[in-house]
Amino acid sequence: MAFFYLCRSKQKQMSNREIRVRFAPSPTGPLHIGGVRTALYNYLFAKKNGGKFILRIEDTDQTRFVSGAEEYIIEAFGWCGIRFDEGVTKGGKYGPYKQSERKAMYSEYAERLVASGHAYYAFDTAEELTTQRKNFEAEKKTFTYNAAERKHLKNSLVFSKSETQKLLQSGTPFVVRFKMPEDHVVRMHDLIRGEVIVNSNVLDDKVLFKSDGMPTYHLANVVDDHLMKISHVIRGEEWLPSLPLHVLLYEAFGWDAPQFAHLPLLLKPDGKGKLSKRDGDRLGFPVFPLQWTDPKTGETSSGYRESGYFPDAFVNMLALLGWNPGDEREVFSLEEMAEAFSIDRVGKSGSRFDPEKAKWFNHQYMQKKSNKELAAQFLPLIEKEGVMADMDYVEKVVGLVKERAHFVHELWEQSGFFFKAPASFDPKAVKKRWKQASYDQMMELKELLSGVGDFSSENTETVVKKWIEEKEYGMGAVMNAFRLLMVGALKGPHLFDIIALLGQEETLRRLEIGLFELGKKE
RNA sequence: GGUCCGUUCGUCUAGCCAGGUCAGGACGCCAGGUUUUCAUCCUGGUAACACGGGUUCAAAUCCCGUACGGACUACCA
Repeated sequence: MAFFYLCRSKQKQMSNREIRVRFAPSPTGPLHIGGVRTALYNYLFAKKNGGKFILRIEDTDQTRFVSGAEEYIIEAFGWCGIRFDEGVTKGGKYGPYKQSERKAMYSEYAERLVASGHAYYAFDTAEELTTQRKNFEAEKKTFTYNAAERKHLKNSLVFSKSETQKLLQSGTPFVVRFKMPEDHVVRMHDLIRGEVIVNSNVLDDKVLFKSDGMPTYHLANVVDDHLMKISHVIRGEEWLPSLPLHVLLYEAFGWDAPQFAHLPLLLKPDGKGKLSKRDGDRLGFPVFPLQWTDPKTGETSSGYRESGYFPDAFVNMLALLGWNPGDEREVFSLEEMAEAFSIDRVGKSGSRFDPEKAKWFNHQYMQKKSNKELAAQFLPLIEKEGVMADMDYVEKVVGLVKERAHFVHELWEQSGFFFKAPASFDPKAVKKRWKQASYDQMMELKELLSGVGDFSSENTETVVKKWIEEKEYGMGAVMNAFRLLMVGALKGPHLFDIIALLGQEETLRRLEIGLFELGKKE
């Protein structure tokens, strides 16, 4: 009965509360694909449930600030097509959305916790604590600022009220620490992992408010999520160990906690550990959505955008790393994914990224794109090769060759011969296909094609094949030699489609050039 | 070391919560087919329940243990 009631009340609470989720990166560098995926799941969850998706910048650590990082993050989401409903640059009624701009309010919340006995002032310096840790380590023990140790340290729990007041008023640097309750069983519910239970004795008195006047992540995150009315916190698994602290903080404030979901990590493909920013390019594929140049070292890491991935293919691939729709669909748009998304179809274990599958996705998307769109992206590459091409012509070329390419940048390799007559002939192909009879046959073919009025693919194919049959030439021998003269190699689409596009004049010209270049083989 | 989390083909995964299917799909790889060539494409194949106990008529599925992997263990997020 009690269980039933619990379920019902939870249901009710869920349906009444507006769904609001946030992605809260700290601007310490470029966002890697794991971060993008976390944001994507938040976005999908919000869209699916008709909620709001918020971008909050967590810049409470001024020492780790990296210039350009915030702009990078915003640009990356723009490229991915992930749109925010509220946040930095976007605004909203719960702003400001950058924690450094909210600085003034956090101390009040820290004080509130001290006043209610849930937190206390600590005056130990960083150096003193380091020494403590070393001493403990020497005895093979681990120093923890907890109930057992705090009574031997410098804090308002051991000092008298007046002593504490004096220290505070004299401007002695201090931090505010959470007073972790003793022997308290913390029960938490995670949307992905279910029940997680931990005893508070293994937890420590985390710093909530730093001596530089800024809150730590733990305080800022709880205060802001509450103030911004966040309903679900969907974040990386690396936060799971601090979940008890966060839950206890909500309790201490007397606030309703949001629901939590801790996402499995994206793993390094070469085995060990979670993917990190430092993996840069050493893995042989980008770990960042956009190219990034470190402002300090000048070191550049490649991005998916610059590597030629389509944003929709990239996002699609990423979404399927840890989530699946429950049916066998793999290729779908952001809208379709949002429609299909649900937290309980997110897996529990970490995933390794597969570069081969990423390429396959891009190929799939490439086939779905219109020839016009691809041609527009291809045009600059053609111009780089020194060719001025007509858009209609490029579109037709793209239509013929796109199925054999994974990326737009592979298009030139597949279709260069449509724009430039072969400058050389692949020696292997010449050896294999330019035989004794080839010269005379191509001579005849030239004659034949110069007399054709309708140069459509269908018609030239009929005419040429009929001629080959009548003369009893080998189909393979003639066609390959012909291809060699048109393309310069034994590759490319249907040959009659090629010459139809090239046109009669160019076809004859290439035959002539080829005959001259390769000559008669004795 | 301590705490927590995890473990199905090489990779991404379905199946697990409500035990009973030859453990399904995709990428990759291999073979065959289509093609005048290369690629695409089509067909087929390859390959997995970490291990050990227990519960049960029956376990990938429930329970316990072991191993392995991972995260966390800062006045970083």
